[in-house]
Amino acid sequence: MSGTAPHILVIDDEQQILRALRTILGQHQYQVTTARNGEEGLALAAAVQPDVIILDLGLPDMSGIEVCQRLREWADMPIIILSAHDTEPEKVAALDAGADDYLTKPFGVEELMARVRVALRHRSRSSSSKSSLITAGNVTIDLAAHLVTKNGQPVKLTATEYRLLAYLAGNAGRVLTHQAILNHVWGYAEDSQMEYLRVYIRQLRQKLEDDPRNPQLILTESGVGYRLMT
Amino acid sequence: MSGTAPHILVIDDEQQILRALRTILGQHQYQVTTARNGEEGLALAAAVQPDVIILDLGLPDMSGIEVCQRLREWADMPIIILSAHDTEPEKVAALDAGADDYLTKPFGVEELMARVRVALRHRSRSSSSKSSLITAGNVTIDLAAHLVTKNGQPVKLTATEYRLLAYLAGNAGRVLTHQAILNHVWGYAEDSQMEYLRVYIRQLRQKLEDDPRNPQLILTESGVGYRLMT
DNA sequence: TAATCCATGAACAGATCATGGATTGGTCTG
DNA sequence: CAGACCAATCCATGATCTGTTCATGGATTA
Repeated sequence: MSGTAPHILVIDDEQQILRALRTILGQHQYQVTTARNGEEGLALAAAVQPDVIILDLGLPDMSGIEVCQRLREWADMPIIILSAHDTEPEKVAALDAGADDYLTKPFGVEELMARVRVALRHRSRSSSSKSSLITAGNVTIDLAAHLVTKNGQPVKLTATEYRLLAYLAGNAGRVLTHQAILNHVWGYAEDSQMEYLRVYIRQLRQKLEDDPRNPQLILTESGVGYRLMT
Repeated sequence: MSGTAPHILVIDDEQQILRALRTILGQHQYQVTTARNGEEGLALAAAVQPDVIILDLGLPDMSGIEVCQRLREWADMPIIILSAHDTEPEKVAALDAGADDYLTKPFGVEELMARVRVALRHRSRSSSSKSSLITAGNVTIDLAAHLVTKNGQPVKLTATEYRLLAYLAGNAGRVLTHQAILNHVWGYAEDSQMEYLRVYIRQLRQKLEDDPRNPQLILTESGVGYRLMT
């Protein structure tokens, strides 16, 4: 938490705004990722796990409301909506779809920054309760340091492997459905993607289990999903 | 939700707005308390511990910013600011003073209600992380974790076994008819399906009863259905 | 006692899963 | 720029698990 700069994902199709936001946010010491449409936005949200999402309502491929709803199926990071429209029904719809704030263009840059700070405040308040260090068996996962060790030895994980493990660890002891995992790690869930999940579960077991053939850490719940033992 | 209606504290010195908000919030099933100045507002906030505070910036005795700051010394409930001024520096100051949202008068009533809902969402998200546990005999069912334990030992159940047990547990002590169970667990009820029910009841007994031949947990009500003992 | 209703054990088929490896695509490096 | 490297994505195959079904004997009810 204290270590790295907060990461902000901006989903907007207007190059001009995208560049401006990237500059401003960068000046405020934020790490920035940008997406140009809804599909890309959903995938990146899952991939980078940003601390805050800034979402333009007017996207080319799908409505901002829909992006919001699909994010909320699995994600709980704050979402700040930007919109060219100032109508009340649209605001209400966006906020009820899961958005946390709504700014109408043109907006003041400093106001946006203040609202980003509010969002970050929320996030740290709600996530500070759980420690970022998770232990399961002889494996420890330090979410803040982005580091996984087994018996004290660092384990090399790829980005996807880490995201999967982090999600499992964040809900240790609980069964996570295939759907939920796919949404959270890959950003979308289709039946065909189930194969990926199997492959990555296997790789994690290979790297973390004492006896990969007899998993003690990552258990299969047939027909449902997977569970990381506490 | 189940418990009581959310409690909202409105701090404003204009009688007219106060009355209007009281009416509107009441119509939305919120419990409302009102204060006419900053001092009273601070005292009431401590006294009633509201779920959300709506705060007008233009108070007679002290600035809204100051109220905000003094609230934040000990309180963490969401604060929504109302203001007649639309200047950016004022917005930034209020948000950085600890406010969660800022609306400029005149504002749409539905927008305010939507933002109240957002604030309540935040509050419930950060405080609700309890798992719902059901106990029956020496067996406990954790619905959130999708986990069943007997004497503390985890028990492996298939998806169908779990659905059946969860349904029984959700109506513990009550007799559930064959029809009802089939409908709930299999989605439809035909006489031919009764065999499934028998088989699965048996498997649950096998896994959960101390002496499967003498069921103490899952009792047969001949000709009617089954009952899970409390 | 006769007629239902229920419990038991086991067997089969299809769904679900694990595994090893092949292929693709991007990034880094000499 | 070519080649090496690594991660992500696919594919084929065999193992395991689950739902379903059947036959039989015990328990309960009328």
